[in-house]
This record gives sequence, structure tokens and C-alpha cells, in this order.
Amino acid sequence: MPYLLIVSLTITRILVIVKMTINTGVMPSLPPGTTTVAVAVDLVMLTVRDGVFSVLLITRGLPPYRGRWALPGGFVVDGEDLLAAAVRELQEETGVATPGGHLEQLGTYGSPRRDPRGRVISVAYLALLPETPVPAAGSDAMDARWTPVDKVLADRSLLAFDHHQIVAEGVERARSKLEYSPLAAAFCPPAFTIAELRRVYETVWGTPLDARNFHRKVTNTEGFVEPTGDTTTRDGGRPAQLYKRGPTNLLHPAMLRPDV
Amino acid sequence: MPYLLIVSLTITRILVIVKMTINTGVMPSLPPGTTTVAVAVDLVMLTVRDGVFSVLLITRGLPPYRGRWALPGGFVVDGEDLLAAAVRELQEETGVATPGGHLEQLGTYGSPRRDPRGRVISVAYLALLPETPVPAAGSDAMDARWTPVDKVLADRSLLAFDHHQIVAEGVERARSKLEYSPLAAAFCPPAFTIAELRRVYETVWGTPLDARNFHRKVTNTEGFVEPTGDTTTRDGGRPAQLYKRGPTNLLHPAMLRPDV
DNA sequence: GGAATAGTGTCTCTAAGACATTATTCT
DNA sequence: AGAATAATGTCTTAGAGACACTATTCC
Repeated sequence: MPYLLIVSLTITRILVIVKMTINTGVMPSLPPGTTTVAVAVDLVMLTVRDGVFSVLLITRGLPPYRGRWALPGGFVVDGEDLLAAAVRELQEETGVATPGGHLEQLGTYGSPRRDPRGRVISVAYLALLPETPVPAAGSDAMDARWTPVDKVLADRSLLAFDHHQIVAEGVERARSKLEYSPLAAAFCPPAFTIAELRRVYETVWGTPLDARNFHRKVTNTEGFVEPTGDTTTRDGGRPAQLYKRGPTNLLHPAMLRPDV
Repeated sequence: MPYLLIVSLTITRILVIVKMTINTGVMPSLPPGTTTVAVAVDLVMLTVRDGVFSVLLITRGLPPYRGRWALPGGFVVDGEDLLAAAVRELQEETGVATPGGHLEQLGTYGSPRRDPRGRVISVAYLALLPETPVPAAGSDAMDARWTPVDKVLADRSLLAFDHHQIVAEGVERARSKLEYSPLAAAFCPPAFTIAELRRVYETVWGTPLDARNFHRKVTNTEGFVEPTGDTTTRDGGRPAQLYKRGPTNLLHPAMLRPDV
């Protein structure tokens, strides 16, 4: 983490405030009449469960769209960082503190009429998670359930608000990330076999892959995976080497999707 | 554009409001006490000018950071869509309506203390533009100037707010996009030669490329460029074919950066 | 003719894809 | 032994990179 940078920026900002206060006799403030809006953070949590690519949905317990499926999320509270809000929502839904998964910002959705209650912009985060125990229902959620991605994408009016579009963009981002980054491992437990990693690719992309070529590509791509030294027979047959994620953030060469 | 989708979602939302109003006797509204924040849109406008990869900066005419370099941007006004606000800022700075360039959302920056005036979150947009006449100074900008990207990246305290980080992420996004998308053409005039396209790659990546191999790769990649039928001698020597952007949004095969 | 730039061809090597074969466990 | 899965090897072909060569303009 760029800790020194954060410290120096913070000091810079404090100095700016002090200087302005001295110069003008008042604290700097936003121009009067500046429009303000509520900010929500919504999560696209993806996982591979029982061989199915799934997204976590809740049924809304409050209006608007009461009883409809939606993405888990909530409003950013006073003084809270956006990423911190996403982590908080993630923990509320899964009960786990980023359990070896991956969390990144997906995009911001701010169409003026996307929420009937008023102007709300939503910062969406994408989470890639290993298989997780069935989630607990949150405070404002009547129910929380892992739902097949294909089912969600097939019905444009299944989800509340513009959440269908958010899910679609999150799924496409995830599919694309598997090509150029080692993030498929984020869907796996800390130690995994090459076959388990391959099934992640096959499930997320919806395409069968050649097990022999896949094995060669993964083990020949520098920094993708590292052997732990252990083996397992949990898949039956000959014992398989266990691997953990390697140090690389970018795959060279990439794992390209067939055809497309 | 998914026009029908927009229409159907709009109708859905109106029905939700009407239904809720009938059911409860009041318009749906946000929970009392919900924190609201100001929303700014900032632009990372990139271009290749005189062989230099450059970003448009303004000097701030108002506090905070008065006189400091910053990204062009401004607050989202009442009822305005985020993308519309970005287009408006782009036009205010260049005087042109998305002139063959490219505009996409880059990310949202919402650290609680990033603006000394109060809670402001900034939605950053990335614009890739062809060589543009020197910009006019905007209303709240004392000056606007194309600045070499390398110079901006080298000095972490050159820019106001967290704009250094935003520029860094925008530049990296642009460099990466050249690999997998035909967006290098967004830096070129409507009709361009292969050599001009190559100079874009060389300038943005900061790496010399082999002209012969580059020519073969670009012309062999399906849908990347299409000949217009015209030729030009504006670069001297043998006349060069002119090309325009092709229909593809994803390059197959990709134009990978050397080494990395 | 000479300089400058455009465009094609050739060679080598890496990596992808198709598919055979061997290895090691469990029942 | 037979089933099941893991891991390695072989062959063909596409594409990247290095570099020689030809083509067409202007001076």
C-alpha cells in the first residue's frame, strides 16, 4: 500500500484547509445550491456453486420493488469510504472478511430516474468468491439466495432498478478477467487442483476445455500458480498436485476464450 | 443503443411510482437521515500532440487548490445523467461534440476527505481524442493546456485533489486498451495511414515498433481497419493508403505490448 | 539518381489446439 | 483387474519478431 503517499496527501489537504481558513477567515465549503445525491453501493457477488456460475441476490424487504430480486447493497454512511462500504456489505452478506476472494470496483450507475425515491447513484463492486456457505438473510433483506447467472441474464425484468444491466456488465467483466488475470483462483479454495481451476473456466465461460492443453498452459504460464507440495484425491483417481495462486497479476501468455 | 430497453425500464419505473403512491398515499422517498454528497465529473482527456502523449489540464480559478493544475470537470447538475455531464464538460473544454473520439467511464473516487470543501465523490471519464486545436479556457478555469503525460506522472504533487491517481489509472487503461481494442484509431483523424496509427502506439506505449510487422498485423487483423480507397503523401515518400476504423470492438489477435 | 516512406516476403521460434500415451490412485 | 483421474508427450499450424527486399513518390 502507498502508505507514505496517503500520509503526504492527507498532510497536503490539511495544509490547504488551514491556509484557506487563514486567508478567508472561513472554512472552505461547497458552492451554495450544489446538487447532492444519495450514494448506494451494490455488490455483484459471483461464485461457482455445484458447477453453476451464480450471483447472490436478495429479495427486497422494503419499497420500492418490495419482494423483487435485487443485488445486495446499501447506502454509504457518513464519512465512509466507498470501498469500505463495499467490504461492509460483503461481510454483512457472507459473514466472512474477504475470504481469499477478490473485490474491485465495477462501475457507477447514475441515471437520474433509476430510483423512484429520488436521485440515487450506485457504485457497483464486483466480488469473485470461492464456494461459500449459504448466506444469512441481512437486515433489510427478506431472503438471500445464490441464483444461476444464466437465469438472471435471460430475464431482463427479474431484478429491481437497473440491476440487470449491472449484473450483465459484472459477468462480462469476470469472463474477460479470466483471460488476462489469474483471478480464476479467486473462485477456488486456498489450495486447488488444476482440474478444479479448469472447471472454473469451463463454468464461467460455459465452454468445455481440453484438460491436457489446459494443464500445460497453466503450469507453463509464469507466476500463474505455485505448487503447495501437497496432493489430494478428493476428485478420485490418481492424486492431484495442489496449487496456490502465484505472484503475477497479468497472464503471459493469456488464456484466451475459444472462438468468440 | 438499447432504446426499447430504456423505454421499457422507464415505463416500469413510472408504474412502480404510481403503484406505491396509490398503495401508501405518498410518493416513495428516501429514508430520513440518508447521507447525501455532491457528485463531480472529471475528465481524463488524452491525445497525441506533436508526437507527445498528452493530457488536458486546467489551472483552478477558484479555491480550493486555486492556481494548481487539475483535471477539467464540474458538478453534476440537477437531473443530469453522469454521461451527459461528461459530454457537457468535454464540449465546454474542446468546443467539439465528441469529434470522432472515444468516451468511457473510468472509475469513481470517493475517499471521504478527498475534497476539503466537504464530501464530494468524483466520477472520472476517460476520453481519447484526435489532435485537437488548442482548447479555450472554460468558465471556472484560468487556463487550459495539453501537458505531457510523463511529466504529470513523474510529479505526484503537481495536481490538485487525488487527480494524480486518476490520471495514472486513465493512462494505464488507455495503454491497455490499445492492446485489445481498435481504439488507437480514436487518437487519429477520420482517415489515417498505417504509419500514423503505428506512431500512436509508439507514443502511447513509449516503445518503438517494427514498421513492417506492425503493418502486417494491423492489415491481417479482421475488422481493425478498412481502406478508404484514397491515398496521401502527407508523410513524404511513396503514397500511403488511407484507412478508417473497422467494425470490430475487440482485436483478434491482440496487439500485445513488447516485453512487459 | 538519391532520399524518403510504403508495402511484401522469408525465416525462426513460440504457443495453441488436437489427440495419444503413461502414471497413480480406489474399489 | 478395471475404473477413474492426473500428468506428459507428439504433431500440426497460426502468429510474433527479426530482417531483406521491392515499390512509388518528391527533389
